[in-house]
Parts: sequence; C-alpha cells; structure tokens
Amino acid sequence: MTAPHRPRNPRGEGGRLREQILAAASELLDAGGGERAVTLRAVARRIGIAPPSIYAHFPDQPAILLAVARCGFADLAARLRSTAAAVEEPRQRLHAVCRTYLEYARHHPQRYRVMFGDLWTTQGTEAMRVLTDSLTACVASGHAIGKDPATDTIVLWLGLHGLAHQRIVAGSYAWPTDITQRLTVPLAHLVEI
Amino acid sequence: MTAPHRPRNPRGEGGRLREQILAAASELLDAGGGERAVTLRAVARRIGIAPPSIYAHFPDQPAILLAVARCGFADLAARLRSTAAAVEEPRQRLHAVCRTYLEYARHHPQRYRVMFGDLWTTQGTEAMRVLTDSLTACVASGHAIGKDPATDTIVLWLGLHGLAHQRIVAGSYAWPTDITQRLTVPLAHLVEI
DNA sequence: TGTACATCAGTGAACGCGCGTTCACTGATGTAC
DNA sequence: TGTACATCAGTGAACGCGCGTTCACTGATGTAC
Repeated sequence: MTAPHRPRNPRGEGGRLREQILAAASELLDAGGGERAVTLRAVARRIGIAPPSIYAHFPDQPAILLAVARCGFADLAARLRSTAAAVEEPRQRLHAVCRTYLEYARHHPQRYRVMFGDLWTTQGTEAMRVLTDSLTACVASGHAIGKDPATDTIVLWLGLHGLAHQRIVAGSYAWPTDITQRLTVPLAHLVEI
Repeated sequence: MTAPHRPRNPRGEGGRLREQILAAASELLDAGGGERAVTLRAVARRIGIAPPSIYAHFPDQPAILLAVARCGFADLAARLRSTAAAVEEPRQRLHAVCRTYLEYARHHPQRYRVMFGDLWTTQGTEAMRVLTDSLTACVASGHAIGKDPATDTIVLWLGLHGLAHQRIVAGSYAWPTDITQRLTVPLAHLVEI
C-alpha cells in the first residue's frame, strides 16, 4: 500500500505532486472502493506522502474528487473529438462517437459515476457538442431525420447514459449484444438511404 | 433531531421498530444527505432509540439500506401495476406506466439511486414485467412495431433510467418539456394508426 | 389470589478505528552580497 | 569564494469527531403454579 522512499520533487517542480494526487485518486476510485475509498489519507498513503502535504495543492478533501471529475470531462471530450475526426462517413462517425462514449464509461466506471453523479453541471457540454455535431452531420447528409438536433442529442445522450450507468452498476447482467444499436438507431432517428 | 420520550412498543409488538427503522432510513436518504447520511447512529437518533437497539432487527448497518431498496422495488412494482390496471387503451397505458416510473424516481430520488446503484440485481424484474406487458399490448394492438418486446423493454427502460437518473443529479437543468415523449415514442417504436 | 419466574423491548457505557484538519517544524537548495 | 538568508517541498505529532459494534444490564409485562 504505502510507497516508501519517495524522493521529493526537485525545487520548482512541487506542482508534480498535484498530478500524482489526481492519479492516485483515480486509481483508488477504480480499484474497487468507489467514491468512499478516496479519502485524503488513502491518497497520501498510496503516493507515500504525509497527509498534510496534500493541502499545498487542494484546499480540502472534496476538492480532490472535484478535480478528478474536471479532468475526466476534459479527457472524455478529447477522446470524442479525436474519434469524430477519424471517421469520415456521418453515420459511421455517429456510431463511433457513441462507442467511444460507452468505452470511456467502461474503462473508468467509478470516475464516470463521479462525473455524472452529483457534480454534473455545465462540465459535460464540451463532450455533448461532439455528439450534437455528429448528429447534425447525419441529418445534413440524409442519414437521419429530425428538425431539432440539439434536443435530439440530449435524448440520445440520455439513452447512452442509461446504458453506460447500468452496465457499471449491474456488470454481470447479460445485455443483448446489439444493445447499443437498438438504442442509438431509434434515438438518433437514423434511416436507411 | 432526537425524539425523546418515545414509549416502548407493547409486548409482542417489538417488530414495529423494524418499520420505524426503515422509515427513518428513507427519510434520512431523501432529506438531502443521501446515502452517506444513513448511518446506524443517525437512524437511531431520528427514532429516539439507543444505537444497539437496531441490532435486534438488522444484522449490521448495510443491511438497513439493503432492506430499504428491497421495499423500494416492491413499492415501485405495485405502483406500476396499479397504474397499468387503471388505463385501458394500450398506448395511453404505456405512457402512464412510464410517467409513473419517472414520478417514483422524482419523489424518492435518493432511494431510487440506492435501488439502481450498486445493488440492482434481479430485484427490478417485477417492475420490468409491467413495462414489458404494456409494450407487448401496444404491439398486439398495432400501436407499436417490433418483434422482440422483451429486448425492446430493456432498451426503453434504459432510456427511462437515464432520464430519471439525470433529473435527480442535475435537478436544475432545463429539460425540454416533451422530453419523456421524445424518449419513449422512438424507443417503444410507437406509430400512428 | 399471590408470587416466582421467563420473556421481551430496549439501555448505557465503552472499545477501537479512520477520518479531516491544525500546527509548528525540518532539511535541502538556490540567491544576494 | 564564502557565508548568511530566503524559499521550497514536505513532515510528525496531535486534536476532536462520528462511526459500527460489543457487552452486561434494566425494568415492565405476561405466565405457571
């Protein structure tokens, strides 16, 4: 658990500890303990520092989780953007973006829960924009119908979120293999052309 | 907070305390504190008993929340059943059942989160059956298309759950007023006839 | 009818624990003169 | 070049708190004889 003999950061590089704290918090989250496992002392223990050392970088304990969520949203948005940029065909692109979203939730289940539980306010708009753009492109190319892509995006996202969340909390449930398609196709109003 | 002068239950009626414990736990849940607020001692305080008195009815602290969830599922299923029984027309019935589901989540937000976070296994099948039956009836009457109502129900429910959950955690968000329709109509494959 | 006894619904005091946070500090490294 | 000083990264010990759980108990109420 404890990592002894940690060399202190060189002068001027004290900020590195902040990254280590965030990384340790993320690891604790997804190491099975969930949100409750991310205590100030547990984070310190994992890095191998004394508990008070954290106060140089975060005002209090909740601030750590908040920062983890903030990073999570930035990370998610970046992944969605790069997925969207990699696929040309509108319909395929929308599917790829949805897949990336669901993969993110699967790879960081507890971080996802923290992000979209409690402190989801306007932080998700960046990620949502990628979804909106992808859906709008489908409408423009005739792959989808619907005169209100903004609202359609919200509805599509609600479906994705429902699936992502339930996959996390009911991991053993035998979901139909084509569940993603069966959710996204009707919600995005995709049509054969 | 504390309720003093609580008269002890008459002889043979000691089981009543169990109900009070569950009620107190539910109240604590939805009184803003969330899951963390439901400590053994907090429950005892709210009823006005000594902490050890709880051990006559529950083996340990997690068992309290588990029992709350169990009751919640039974309650939800009962409400859905009575709603379904009250509406004749298949399409209206499906809508009414969905509405009741969402209302339940809104009225007991934290209880809902406990139910469908962590300990959702096979407890929800009762409630799901009402949804399946309603959807099947729609297909039979030609109000909905789709050859696999069982899977369609899961998909529809994922959408409902996504909305219910996000309404809870992002209460202030300005959802479109017709959001329920826009989610259920495509997911249930409802058609005009 | 009286009394000993069993049962029942709960108490009170105490335990050890991990937590968040505070405070005064230490020891290495760079900078000014 | 030597030395005093400031800065920086982090420590160690301690605090008070609420928690879950244990243990031996109390006092009212019903039952057997």
